[in-house]
Amino acid sequence: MAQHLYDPTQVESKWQAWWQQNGTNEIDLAAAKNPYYVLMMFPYPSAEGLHVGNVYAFTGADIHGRFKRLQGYDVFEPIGFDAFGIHSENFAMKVNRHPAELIPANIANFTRQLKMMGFMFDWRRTVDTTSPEYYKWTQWIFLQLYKAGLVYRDVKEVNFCPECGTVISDEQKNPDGTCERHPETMVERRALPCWFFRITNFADRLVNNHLNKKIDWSQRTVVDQVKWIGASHGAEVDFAVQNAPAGTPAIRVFTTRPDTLFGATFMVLSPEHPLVETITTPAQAAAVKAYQTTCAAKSDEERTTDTKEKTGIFTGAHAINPLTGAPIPVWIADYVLMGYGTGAIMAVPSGDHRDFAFAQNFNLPVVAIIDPDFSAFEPEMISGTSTEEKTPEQLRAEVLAGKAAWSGPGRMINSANATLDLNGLAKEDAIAKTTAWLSAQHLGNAKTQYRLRDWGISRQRYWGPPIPVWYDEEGNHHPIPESELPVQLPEMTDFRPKGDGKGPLANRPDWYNYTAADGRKGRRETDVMDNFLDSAWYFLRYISSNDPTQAWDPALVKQWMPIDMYIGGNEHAVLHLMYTRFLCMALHQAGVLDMGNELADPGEPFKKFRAHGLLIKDGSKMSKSRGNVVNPDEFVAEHGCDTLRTYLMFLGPYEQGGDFRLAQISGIRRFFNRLYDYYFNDAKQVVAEEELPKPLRVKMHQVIQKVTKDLETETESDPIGYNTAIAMLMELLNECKSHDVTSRSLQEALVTMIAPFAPHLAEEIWQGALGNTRSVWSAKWPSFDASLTTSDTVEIVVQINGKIRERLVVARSASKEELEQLARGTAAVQNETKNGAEVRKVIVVPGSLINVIVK
RNA sequence: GCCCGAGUGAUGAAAUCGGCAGACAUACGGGACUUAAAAUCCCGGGACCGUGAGGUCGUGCGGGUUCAAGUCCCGCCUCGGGCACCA
Repeated sequence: MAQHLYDPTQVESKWQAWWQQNGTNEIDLAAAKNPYYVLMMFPYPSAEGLHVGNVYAFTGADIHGRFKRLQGYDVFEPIGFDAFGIHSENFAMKVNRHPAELIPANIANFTRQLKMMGFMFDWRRTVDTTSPEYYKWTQWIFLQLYKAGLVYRDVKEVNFCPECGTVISDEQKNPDGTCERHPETMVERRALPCWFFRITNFADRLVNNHLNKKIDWSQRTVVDQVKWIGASHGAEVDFAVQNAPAGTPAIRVFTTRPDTLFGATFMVLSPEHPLVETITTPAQAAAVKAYQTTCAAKSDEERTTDTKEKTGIFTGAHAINPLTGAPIPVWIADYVLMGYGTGAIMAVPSGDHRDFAFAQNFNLPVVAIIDPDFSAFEPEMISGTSTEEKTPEQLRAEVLAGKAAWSGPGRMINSANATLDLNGLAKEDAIAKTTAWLSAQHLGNAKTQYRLRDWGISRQRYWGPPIPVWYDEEGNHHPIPESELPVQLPEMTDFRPKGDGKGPLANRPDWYNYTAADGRKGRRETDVMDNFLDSAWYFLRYISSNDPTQAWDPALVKQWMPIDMYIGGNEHAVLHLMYTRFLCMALHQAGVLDMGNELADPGEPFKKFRAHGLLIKDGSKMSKSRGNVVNPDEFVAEHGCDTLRTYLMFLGPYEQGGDFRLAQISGIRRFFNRLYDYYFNDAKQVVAEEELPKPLRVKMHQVIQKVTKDLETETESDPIGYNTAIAMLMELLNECKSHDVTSRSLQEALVTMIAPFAPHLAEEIWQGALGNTRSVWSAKWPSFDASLTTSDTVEIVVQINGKIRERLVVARSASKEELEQLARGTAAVQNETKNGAEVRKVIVVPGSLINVIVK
């Protein structure tokens, strides 16, 4: 008899055609009773095509979606293309073509590859962010935020990358001061007029929803976001300037340690602080000016290296310490940044190592305000002195004498005035008491300060949606009416940035000259929007991708949002994922987005997010610059996409990534050959499940239990175990092949569990070998009988003093006493006691082991 | 410097609560089938000692807790990632 052989190419093309014909992956959103929305980060359609890193990410998400579908959910799993942005624009310039003609070809190639991989996408609902039908609504979103007061225009010092020829955000700048896209180019500071989104308005929700577990996200992503937002709790305090010109405002500082205010012996302002010019005395003016000039030439990174010698200059002015009434000198120094807090600090040299170092350098007074408590001493609590060979008493004396700074715990001293007495208090009580006092005296108030800054969305480039704003002849800005959207991007042949801080659209008077409906004349905004705005709402558009009348259908959004599962790379933790959360909160506040999100914050778009690991090749991340990018086409041609998908998931834990080595792919291929052979060639006698040999039936239910658990993602600490699920399926197949009988339930359970990994092969078996007439995608995920996941007998290890001496097969139900008697009766234990040893203790762990302690 | 991961056979890795370390694969060795090779199937497969039964050691390093430690605690080392005068 001729053997059927597994031919992946034939199987895959057959079922892809069948699925398309039967609309298997298409979903009627409105009719769905049990909606489950699976999202993956849509790709940028590069000219090189899809690489296996993309495939790795999408496969993990697709398996999740297919698993949920088999569990009975109506799963929506869309895909689209993120094709605006500097990346496409730069590539187009490099090859001397227009992005508008390159993108469709790239999208066509990506589409071919994505279809080849057999993902469960509903291809009727794709989006392309560069199509006017899409960016019309990106512009509409800008206008909604504009109306809601969440957009403002400001001239600010911005990050400007000379190579990009445009503004970039803090997030898009590398820690070493270079540009994320151009690691060889240092980012400059430039003052440019820019449009900003008020993301900082939402800082508390963005951070607290994580801390309060309102959303279930991968821990590392949460850590990255929380750190990036950087909430510090403290107080704002006003310091009046002594002998200042009339009308000079007080200097406001932010501090996390208002309790140490009695020890504030000087102040430091950022060199860019607006009050510097007003308060600087004539005698100091020249020196201050010179210092400001040196600072302006330095990058933030040069200014803020902790190891650097402290520099600064005295302004000649004094401010009044609001608690002591004493005048304290006001200095400026580069390490105080205008962009954080209020751009001014109070300095407490006895309690802060930076302030102490500064005071040492410039001979400023130090007043001890904390009597150190050494009971939980850590070396970093003290600075300004050496701890070598000193007793706590000696160190304490140095702190009290102002010869060292103490930032550890202790009791307040020297901290009282006529109406406020902190002496003897510990830190927390002193903070509360001081803050309350300041508030009552109108000298300050409690305040939470965030590191997060507003999102500058202006790009002086071509390949993006024009910002829908126009300026009248007085320079006032006005929104473009919604009825005029989209503001179409004009066709241009030369769209190179000139480096003058203006976008290419500024060279097109025919485009930017604007006449409003009421006849007023003006000019359009010539900057375009940041590419991250395009990708901050694409999942809303998937829902209504073919609706020309609105950005999204409110009823469908309420039905489908928030996203049930978002899977993507952690590299977007502080970029895309932060902007997206903000945008949904902003749109909710603006009254145009209601996700019916009752459990979490009503503005949160993603209930769950899981960060997948990185696919490594030759010891480093796959990237074009390293030249180690692998294209999936050849592997699919040789082994089929089912094998590639399953191989990628078998590499290691999905959330930790893996090393792409081809050695093991043959293992998966062999597994599938054996699986195919089992169903098509290996005629087992089919019996009722109850008549299966006990070990086979037990194995079946154990594997169902384990695989279900490995694919579930109940909580963040419940890892995705695709690799171990595959191993269990291999074990089950091995067990199946070693018996002469099988059952229908077993045959269906095994193939159903394989289906999320190898959908085409599963369909071939489901319909071809098992004779079902409906798709495997209408099957039900198998359930397990908990009473069958354990066998009646169990092997127990008998240890003597922790060393394995014997193995016993006993009834699982055996009691502790019975087990102990059995253990005492074994030859090993008998031999020990015969030689005069005495049994001191017996530890019995039912179902596992017995440890006999003898002496 | 700080924070977060990780370190287990030749290799990728596995191991709910502390309870038999190495599941499942890959490479490799042996055998069957074959004229031969491939494919397939069977057996072996942490290291060392031993003819064997068996024994000793073994999860980056050094300590500790425990009847019992890959797992918990303390102190380090290496690699990967993130952050860095944030008041």
